Amino acid sequence: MSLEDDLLKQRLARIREIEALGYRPYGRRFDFSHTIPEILGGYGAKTAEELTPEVRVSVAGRLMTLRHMGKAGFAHLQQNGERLQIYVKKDAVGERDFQLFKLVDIGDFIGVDGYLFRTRTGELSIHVEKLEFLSKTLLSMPEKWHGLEDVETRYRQRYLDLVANPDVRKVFVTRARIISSLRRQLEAHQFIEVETPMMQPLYGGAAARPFITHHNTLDIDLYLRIAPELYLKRLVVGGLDRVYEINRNFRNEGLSTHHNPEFTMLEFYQAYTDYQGLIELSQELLAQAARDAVGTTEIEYEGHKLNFSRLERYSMREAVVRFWQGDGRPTMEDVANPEWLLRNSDKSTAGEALTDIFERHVEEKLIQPTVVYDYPVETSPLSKNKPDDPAFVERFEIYAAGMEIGNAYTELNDPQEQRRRFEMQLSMRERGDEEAHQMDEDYVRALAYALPPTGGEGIGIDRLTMILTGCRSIRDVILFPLLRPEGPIDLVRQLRELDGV
RNA sequence: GGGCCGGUAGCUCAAUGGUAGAGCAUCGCCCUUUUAAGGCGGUGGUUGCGGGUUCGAGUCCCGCCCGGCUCACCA
Repeated sequence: MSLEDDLLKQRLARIREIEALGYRPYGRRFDFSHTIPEILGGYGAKTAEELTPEVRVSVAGRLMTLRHMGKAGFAHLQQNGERLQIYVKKDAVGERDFQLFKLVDIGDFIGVDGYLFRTRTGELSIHVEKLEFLSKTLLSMPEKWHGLEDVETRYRQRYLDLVANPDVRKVFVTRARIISSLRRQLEAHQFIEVETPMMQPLYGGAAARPFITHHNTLDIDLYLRIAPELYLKRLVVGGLDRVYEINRNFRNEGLSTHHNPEFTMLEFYQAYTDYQGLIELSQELLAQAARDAVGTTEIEYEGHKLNFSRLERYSMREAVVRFWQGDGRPTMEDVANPEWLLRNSDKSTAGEALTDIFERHVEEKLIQPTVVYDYPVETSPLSKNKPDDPAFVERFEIYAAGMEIGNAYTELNDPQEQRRRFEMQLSMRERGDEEAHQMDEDYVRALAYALPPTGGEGIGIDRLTMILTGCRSIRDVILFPLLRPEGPIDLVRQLRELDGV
């Protein structure tokens, strides 16, 4: 018999003992008077004298440590990531509750009533007078001082990671703060939140390979969206002048420390502005999100101090010249010269070559939060041309810590030009570019009803969260990152065999 | 997909090619202010899976599975 079987058997037997004492092994509602963080916040600094007269509390949580000492014992309850010690003495709780205390395991949920006191060693604790059993754990918790280290188990069983590693919990609390800060700010700017299709008959708004699914009743294939962009701009056509959406995009591409197949994107569109207006708004949004999430705009990330109070700004050509490392550093004349560009890239047009060179030589060097603007038209099929240079578009991306975290442009609102851009993309597709944009005639039709001058932007929530929480891998900011399915777990068989034993 | 690294008890980790171990957890006994509680005594292993080499494999070789990092692709 394996240990696991043995443990399960012991725990299941214990459930019957708990029932025999008259408690529910899987309890019901428990009306606590305080959360554990509230008690630590409110009384954590109080001396023993200040805890008289008695402060009565009623608290629930998961047992994380257990120290039996004959006719008394100590334990720590954990709730919302924080721990509070309880002291259970036979004289104080009575025979029946003390029998229950002898049956609890690390990992069980219990509720206690009692009063606050300080132990001989000074730790704020609850002197328990009544115990309630709330829920039984059948499996043993991770080890008490190393926590859960195995990366694979941490991702597959995130609930254990969250219980055992308080810092992991903090990352996801910070993530929630970032999102709520962005929502609050956009609402304050009169943006309204909308939801657009995740399942789309045509995919667009980015360059990526899609996931394909099928609707049975309509008998049609649909794509999981790679971006919400084209739907959001249809809404601006319809008079929703300021819209945003925070939701998942799906891209059927590689996994890495910076890529998960489903990831969260904020996209927002503002009528009557352009990319310059969006740079100002971006700077404001990011600085305030940093302040709201971590209390400062000075962010330590992998040994660098990032300053989110402002965005550095370079045109793509300037960025290539300025951040080029090593030999062959070009001049501004070089990066404007198609011959030089095509010599330094295997791409077939000057614009694609410039983007290619930028991505290979510059992107990872952009550590400080930086805006790179003025992109070649070839790689930007939905952006508006620069009026003085139609080979470039009014587009920028935001980089920080060597990662792209945002992408924005003045939206192309001329349907005739949009049709030409789509046709240019189709010819790229015919030359083998699988990620070139599809023709979306309904979108052209929407533009034909007139899209006002508009600026639009996307911000990658996962990557922004990585930077603001100091995480090196995107998997550390996504609760359940995509992994290959694991092998047999074999718990159901064990439970079945032990059922009623 | 390529390269590198890893997978040993529930958890965290050891183990020159020579009897698979420790701490925590778990079980029994003792203990009414402990806190990595303590004391005494136990249980627990298909060393990821499958082959091979060898008198003998956790260890060496081959294949596969899972994961991490990295390169490529991408945001």
